[in-house]
Amino acid sequence: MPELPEVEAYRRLAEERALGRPVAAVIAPDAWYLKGGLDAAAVTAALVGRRFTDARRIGKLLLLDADGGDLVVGLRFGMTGRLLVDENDAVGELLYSPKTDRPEWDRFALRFADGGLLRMQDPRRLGGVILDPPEARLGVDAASVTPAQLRAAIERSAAPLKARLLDQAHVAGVGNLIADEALWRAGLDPRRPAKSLTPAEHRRLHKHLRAAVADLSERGGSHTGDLRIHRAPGGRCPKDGAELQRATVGGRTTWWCPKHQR
DNA sequence: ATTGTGGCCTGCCCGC
DNA sequence: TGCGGGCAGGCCACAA
Repeated sequence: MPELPEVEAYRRLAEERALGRPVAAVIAPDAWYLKGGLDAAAVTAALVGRRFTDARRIGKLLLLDADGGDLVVGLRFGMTGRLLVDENDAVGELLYSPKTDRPEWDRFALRFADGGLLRMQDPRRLGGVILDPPEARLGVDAASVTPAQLRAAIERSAAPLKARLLDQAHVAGVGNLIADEALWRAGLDPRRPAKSLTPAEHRRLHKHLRAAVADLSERGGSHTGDLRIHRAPGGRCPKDGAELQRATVGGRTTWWCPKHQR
C-alpha cells in the first residue's frame, strides 16, 4: 500500500510530468473524495488556468504548489491509491490493491490544456483531495528524520513503540509494513512503551528506520521488506528461524520475532 | 494534551 | 458454482 516510498515515487512522477502545464479542467466525479468541505465547483474554480510549480511530500501526503503561491493541492492515497500522469505509473502493483485499472476507480483527475491527464485511481476510496492541507500537523518526515528528532518524537510516550511510529503527527510517512520492518531490523518489540528505549536502542531504531525507508524506496515499495513475505500464519523469522508472533498493536496487524525483538 | 477504539471504504480470498 | 464472512490499513471522529 502507499507508504512513504510509494508516495515519494508519485512525487517524482508529478515533478517530472505535471509541473508547468496549465490545468484546463477538473474531473471530480466522487464527492466523497473531496475533503475539507471541498466540492467539484470549488476545486474547479481554484485550479483551472493554474500551473503547478512544485511537487512536495511530507510523509504520505503529496503536495502540489500552484502558481501564485497561494494555493496547495494535497493528495492522499490511502491504502489503494495510485497516481498516473499521461498514463505513466510510478510504481508497480500495490499490495492489497486490485491489479486492474477500471475507469470507475478514477476518483479525481486534472485535464491539462495540452490534453494530458493526471489522475488518481483508488478502488477502495480511502484516499482524498484537499486544498491547503494542514501541513503543520505532520511530524518530521521519516526519510530525513535525525536521531535527535526521532528521540524527541518518542521518548516521552507511554504508547506502544509501534503505535508511536505510526502516529503521523510525530513521525510522518511510517505505515504498517515499514513499522514492522524497521522494528524487526532494530530488534525491538513493537509492544514496548515508546519511552522505555535506552539511548543505545534509540540509536538502533533511528539507524534501522532510516535504512528501511531507504532500502524499500530503492527496491520499489513498502512491500519489499525482508520481513514482509514471512508476515503470514506459520511464518518464521528469516534471521533466526523463530516462529513469528502476530497481534494487533497500534490498531494494526503486527508481526514480530519473539526471539530477537525485545 | 495522550491513548485507544471503531468506522469508513471495497475488492479479494477462503471455506462451505 | 455461488455465497458470506473475514481481512487488508490510512485516516478521522470520538471518548475518556
